Amino acid sequence: MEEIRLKKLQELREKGINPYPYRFEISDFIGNIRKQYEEEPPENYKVKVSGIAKRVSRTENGFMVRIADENGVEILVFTREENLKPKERYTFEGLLKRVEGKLSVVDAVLTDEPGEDIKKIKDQFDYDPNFRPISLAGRLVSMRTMGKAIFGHIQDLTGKIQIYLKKDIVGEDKLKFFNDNIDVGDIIGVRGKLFRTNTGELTIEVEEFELLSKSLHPLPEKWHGLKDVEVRYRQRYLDLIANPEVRRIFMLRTKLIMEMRKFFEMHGFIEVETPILQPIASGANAKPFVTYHNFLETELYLRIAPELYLKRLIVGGFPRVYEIGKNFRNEGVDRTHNPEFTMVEFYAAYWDYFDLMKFTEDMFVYLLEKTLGTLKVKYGEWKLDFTPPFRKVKYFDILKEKTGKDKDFFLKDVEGLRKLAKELDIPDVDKMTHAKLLDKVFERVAEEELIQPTFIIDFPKLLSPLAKTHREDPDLVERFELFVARYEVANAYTELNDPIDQRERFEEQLKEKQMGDEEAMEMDEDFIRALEYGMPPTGGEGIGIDRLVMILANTDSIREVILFPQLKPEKKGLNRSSTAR
RNA sequence: GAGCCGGUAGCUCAGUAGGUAGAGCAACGGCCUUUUAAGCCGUGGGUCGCGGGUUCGAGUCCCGCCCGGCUCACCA
Repeated sequence: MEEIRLKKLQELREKGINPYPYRFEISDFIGNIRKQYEEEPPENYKVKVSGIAKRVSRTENGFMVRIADENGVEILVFTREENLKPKERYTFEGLLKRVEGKLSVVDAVLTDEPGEDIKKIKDQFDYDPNFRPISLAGRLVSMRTMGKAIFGHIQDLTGKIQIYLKKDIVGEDKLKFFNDNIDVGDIIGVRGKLFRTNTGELTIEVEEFELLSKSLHPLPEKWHGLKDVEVRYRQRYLDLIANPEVRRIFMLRTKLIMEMRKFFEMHGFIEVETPILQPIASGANAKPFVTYHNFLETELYLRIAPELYLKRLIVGGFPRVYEIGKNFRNEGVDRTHNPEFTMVEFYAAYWDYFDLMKFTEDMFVYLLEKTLGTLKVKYGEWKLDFTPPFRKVKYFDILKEKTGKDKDFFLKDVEGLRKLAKELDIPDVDKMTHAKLLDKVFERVAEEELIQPTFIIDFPKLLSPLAKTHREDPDLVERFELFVARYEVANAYTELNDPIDQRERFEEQLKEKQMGDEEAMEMDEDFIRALEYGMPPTGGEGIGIDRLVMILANTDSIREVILFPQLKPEKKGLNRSSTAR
């Protein structure tokens, strides 16, 4: 197939046409144009439509029926009704919604009552473009040639629009050129006038067109899209071309990060950048990637967290800072873990963890309203409710409630805890340190409580080497984690700013490390020196952006929210490039 | 790292007992000036993930490997 396209490429060049020209003037993106002529129907807008079924096709959960009234005006109907046949007359009642831009009747059921005029329904929400001149470009994703006319759709990130070429307007030569030389998959630019077809679809009546880039590969199938998960991740560009849902998820991700920046700006935070290559990988419990700098002749680590640098900036007098960026952890890969992942970390001088909780609630409300427009989010089987205040539960209160044992037991009776862990079927308990045991037991017993947005507060000190000792209990620190749908979405504390205490905590970590905990934290002498100059009381927090997007996008795989997730290098077997020699 | 499942045409998928590898879409050649999963007539297209074995004969059975998905372990 590629050979045929390469031949076409050759033919174009022989005709003196550059298949890869330099620029094209567009008047707007496709989606923006459509928005100008298409209004969203209100919620729960009920309609009855009646007409001849022109086509009945099966969808994932039911059928899609195209019906047309006496004047040929068409509307799509999504229904679960069985045994519908083409050419039969039906009347459906259902809700008017836009599905991929087209007005459609969804959740439709058959009815005996008379239908309304389809054109009248559509005219309320689809406006007449009055042959407005326009210039658009995009990838040709479908084509229907009809002898002396051609229909097709071009697509960009923002949407899809129909193009219509007819002999009377573009002329016989141009029409033939389109037929012979333009393929589905090519990127083209068109100039013409906007109108609506008999069936009511917004369409460009093309006067002139240009090939903007020749495609040498056929596109994935138009109806089923690209399903092969491996190809979707390795060739994400194809996934983005073929699957509108995937485009939607990444637009959502972009929007979320954009709004997050706005929110920080609104609250006096400034965005900073700290090193990704670090001589000491500290600030979190994780195994780092190691690399080597030839000129400096030194080993460096890809950061596991920006925390210690951001706090140096607080020492340096920046009162509110945030950084959105990648962290790297050399650990397992699964549906919730990618070796590089995106976090936002932020620090505010003079705040404590209560301020952070309030700020977090406000931020989530803002982000949800800006992205999804609701505080009630469907995630799998769950309905998550982000209406503040979020539930707040003390770490040891949950343990007490679930196990009947109190704080002293968990902090002092290590062997008793080990026994409890065994009873809970936690694997490999014999090798675990005290901190690890506690962490695992908590995870196991608290699981059920962590579906709705919940702050777990007041963590044990031995799990939190960078958090400030609790003002009322020396065994605890002022720390919270925000859980949503069982994912740890945020982790925050009143920052430890006592340099002597901080040194002792690092030393504890070094002991853990010697006892075999590979993920225990590294000592950072310069960080302690910074604290010795004086860091104001500070609240600091990290939010996992990938996980947050997973929740908003209702997906259970992190690879669905990362454009290019990490996979093993492909060896052979997948389709090779056709221009390779 | 362990267990289970998968890899067949460009894409989505069938492939029955081991007997010359199939469909739809896409492609190619025709017809068709408001089509829209367009339609109609015709044609071509395969390293069955890779390598070995059993067999007269392997997409199919056996062994090893590669890649992916899910579950578990580690981690956020």
